[in-house]
Amino acid sequence: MSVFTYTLTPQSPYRFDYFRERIATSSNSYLYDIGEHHLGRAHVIQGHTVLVRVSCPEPASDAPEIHLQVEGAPDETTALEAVKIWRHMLSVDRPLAPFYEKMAGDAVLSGLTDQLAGLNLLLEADPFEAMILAIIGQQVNLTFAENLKRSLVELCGDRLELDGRPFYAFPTPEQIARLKYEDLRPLKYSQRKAEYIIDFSRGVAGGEIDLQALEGMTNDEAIQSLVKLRGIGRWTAECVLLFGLGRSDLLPAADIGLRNAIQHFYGIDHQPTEAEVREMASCWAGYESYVTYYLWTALGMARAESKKKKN
DNA sequence: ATCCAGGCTCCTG
DNA sequence: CAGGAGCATGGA
Repeated sequence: MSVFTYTLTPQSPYRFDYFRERIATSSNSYLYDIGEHHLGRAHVIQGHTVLVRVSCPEPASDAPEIHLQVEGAPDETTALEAVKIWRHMLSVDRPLAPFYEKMAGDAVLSGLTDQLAGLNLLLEADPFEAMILAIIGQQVNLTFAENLKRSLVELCGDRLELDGRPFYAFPTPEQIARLKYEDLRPLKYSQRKAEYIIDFSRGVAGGEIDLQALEGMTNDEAIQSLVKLRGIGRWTAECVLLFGLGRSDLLPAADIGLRNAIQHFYGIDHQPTEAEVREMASCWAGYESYVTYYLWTALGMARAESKKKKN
């Protein structure tokens, strides 16, 4: 089986090292092979387990070249599907310049876009993966969420060896659909969470839930259709639109992290309400997801910095 | 120990 | 119909 190689050249400014950093510190790092200048991941594409290795010789450059190496694809069509997934995950086709221009008038946000120049959205591979990860992430702390996610992936995801270490592709809807609720209890899933995840997967595998159809919907339409499903509330639906579909104009106005970040960076004396967040966001039109992502990232970095000082 | 985590459902009054 | 308990665990 041959190896397919491709080169991607995103528009400047664009930095690769932010992706590596985010993946390494996220609760999804177990899905990746993380090197100094490369990232690797397995995907199931049209029934084939494909390994993608992404390398970047100059990760801190603001106009890097990204090399993709696809192994295990039986033909070029499958390999190109893997490339499409990674273009999506790394936001290769979303230039940052228009966002930066739009934020130029806001002292706080232009400070963040300067500080984080080249940071683009890291997305999930597809809406299904985004949904499962979001449901698991409901309510619980990130450490516990990572334990739950990893154990699910190790339970039913395709396994392969890479440099002598086990590696897993994210499970397909069919793989999760085959599980029984009791299979997840020993992994410390609550009964409810086990039902939400498996029932959703069965819906997708059985064709009753059409994730493809979300593409043609507005944000509000998509959210309205998703929250009808058991276990999926507004927050979870918004996660899917942002991290799964990559909508750039999504505002998770009730999100606790966003509200904390606004309070911190705008120096407000209280945590803003959802209504206050919506009011502020009227100036962010078209880039709500980006503003949110930059605020989350900057707050995370500020927290990490103050923690470091303490030690 | 107690409370909250990148929520949501379901039961109670 | 609003309000609140319960979920499972980890960290502060």
